[in-house]
Amino acid sequence: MKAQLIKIIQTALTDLIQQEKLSEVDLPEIQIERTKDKLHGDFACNIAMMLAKPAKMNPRQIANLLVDSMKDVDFIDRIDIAGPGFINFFLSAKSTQQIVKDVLASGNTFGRSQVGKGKRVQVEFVSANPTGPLHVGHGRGAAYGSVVSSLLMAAGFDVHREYYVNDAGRQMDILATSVWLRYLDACGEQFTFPSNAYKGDYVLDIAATLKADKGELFRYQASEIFADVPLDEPQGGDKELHIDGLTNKAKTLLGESGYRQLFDLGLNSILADIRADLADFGTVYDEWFSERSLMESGVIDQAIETLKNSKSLYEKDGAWWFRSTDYGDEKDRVVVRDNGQTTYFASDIAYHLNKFNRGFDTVIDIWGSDHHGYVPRVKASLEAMNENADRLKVLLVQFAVLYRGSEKVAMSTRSGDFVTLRELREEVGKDAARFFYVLRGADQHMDFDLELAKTQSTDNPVYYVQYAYARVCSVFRQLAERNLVWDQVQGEIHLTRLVEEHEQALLTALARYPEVIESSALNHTPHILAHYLMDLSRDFHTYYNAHHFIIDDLELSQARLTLVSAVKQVIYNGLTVMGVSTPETM
RNA sequence: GCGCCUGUAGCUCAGUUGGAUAGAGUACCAGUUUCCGAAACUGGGGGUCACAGGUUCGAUUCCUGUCAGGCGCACCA
Repeated sequence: MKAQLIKIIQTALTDLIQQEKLSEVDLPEIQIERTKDKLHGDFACNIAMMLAKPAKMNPRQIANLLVDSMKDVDFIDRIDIAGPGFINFFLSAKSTQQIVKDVLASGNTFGRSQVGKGKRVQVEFVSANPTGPLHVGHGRGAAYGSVVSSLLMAAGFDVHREYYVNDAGRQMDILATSVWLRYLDACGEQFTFPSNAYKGDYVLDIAATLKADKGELFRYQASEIFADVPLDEPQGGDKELHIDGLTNKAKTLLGESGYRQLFDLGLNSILADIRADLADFGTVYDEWFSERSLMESGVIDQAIETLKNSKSLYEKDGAWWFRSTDYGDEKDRVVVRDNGQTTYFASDIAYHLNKFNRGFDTVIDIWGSDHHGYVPRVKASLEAMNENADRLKVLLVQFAVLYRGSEKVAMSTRSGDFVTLRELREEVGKDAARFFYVLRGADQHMDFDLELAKTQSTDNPVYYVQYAYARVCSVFRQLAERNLVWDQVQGEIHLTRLVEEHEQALLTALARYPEVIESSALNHTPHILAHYLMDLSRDFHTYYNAHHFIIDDLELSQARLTLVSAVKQVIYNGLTVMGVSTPETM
């Protein structure tokens, strides 16, 4: 519709210039927008105001000329000029009613767009370290990432959803060590649990599994293990050196294969838990990409070689540094430590190079806002390897600050004091949790009150939308009980009977859906879809209270049932994109 | 100190990329069910869009500065 209006204005403009009624100027982009107020018609255009200065004419005068030279088209009833020079278009009843037929004809595919056709997009999100269960902080990234992915699919993109598994590195060593120590404790060894180890209950569960599987195979005497390990912090030592010392002990005492078994047990049980958790949350992935596989395939070394060849690395204090300052970063970054080990940053360079080499047109990373300082250096590394860094889009999600009532909730995976995503889901349900997370813009700080989400879950807007859907279903159940049927053909013929204000509001709301999907997808703003669904539901509830659908006037009744069916379809399509269920009864 | 994000109704937040009289939910007050589900609807009060300048036909939106809050500034991941 917008495109057609733009075309009409464009031809009117060029006609005027040819007739020399308007001086020849650089034509700005023609903008058509939906009006906020019904009095201003359905669509408005501000072109006259934009042309006023370059053409040196009064904007209302320009608007008059434009409207006069526009040709009559059947889908427009009337064109007004208002205010400082807005051109307001009033659509004909026939064209607004057409949307109902479009919705029903397209069904589940209504609203899908082709803007992304032929373009491959990779979306990487959550990617939490597998050192513990997901907590509510990860929930926002999971909900946001999966809805952004669904939106991009609805917009025609070929989407690849990926989780980057940090299955290498020190944090995982600490987890393995934590499991081992809990296992030793279960075997009856006496010692003080390190302050820096993972303390969550899930570690105890994994340790119990280990004991059940291996018996006392991995048991060593505490006195032997702790003998020459640096002291822990409470004993006046260093907690980092203490835990690292214990990890080294685990490696030497258990041997490579024993340690690997321990390590993998921890990794796999937690990863399995995360996968199941995300699946239950309605978040699915196309690929789980292992950091370890990256190391073993030699991609990291390759990336480092590439950087060395482009003279982007230099050696200082025994380490290799990347010249990220050349690309606007605040300081240079280490990629190979003086002990020869590559840094996490080196892995990330290689991972992004790998992503680019897989041929995606766009690579989207969804990160917590605490990683924002990381963006410049990753982009810098890509540029240094002669890649177009614009292909990488990093979307930052602000933290949800947890409250229990008015009290802030402290969260630490290490201490085990956190609210898991699973707990949240069990309390408020998948649908409410997803909707709640996605209701706010990603760059908006969010206050997440657990009490509110848990105890007042019926106040959650998701029920408002689901109820609208259930109500439509209920209408059709009622219809069947009265031995009546919905006749879509008759309904479509009599759509002209839909003249009530509430019906007009619903018709324009339905017509907006494809625009909402497209702009939500391209701008990565799922909250626009969430708000749209609430608006549409409100329009429906209002209509429902004002008018009856099952009435003696059969023509009007069929027309209304047809309209309401279209509403049901659009709510269904929208909630499906959001990964929220559509119960027929509640 | 530097960088990123934010500041809109009592509270939680929208505001369609610069448009017309700034909107929802919630809370509060007052109403609506012999009739398709009251998890709904109708009405009401509630605002210096943090503050000060600038850009222009026009600013909550863009620019600069100030104030306030969150986060980040490792040879950790």
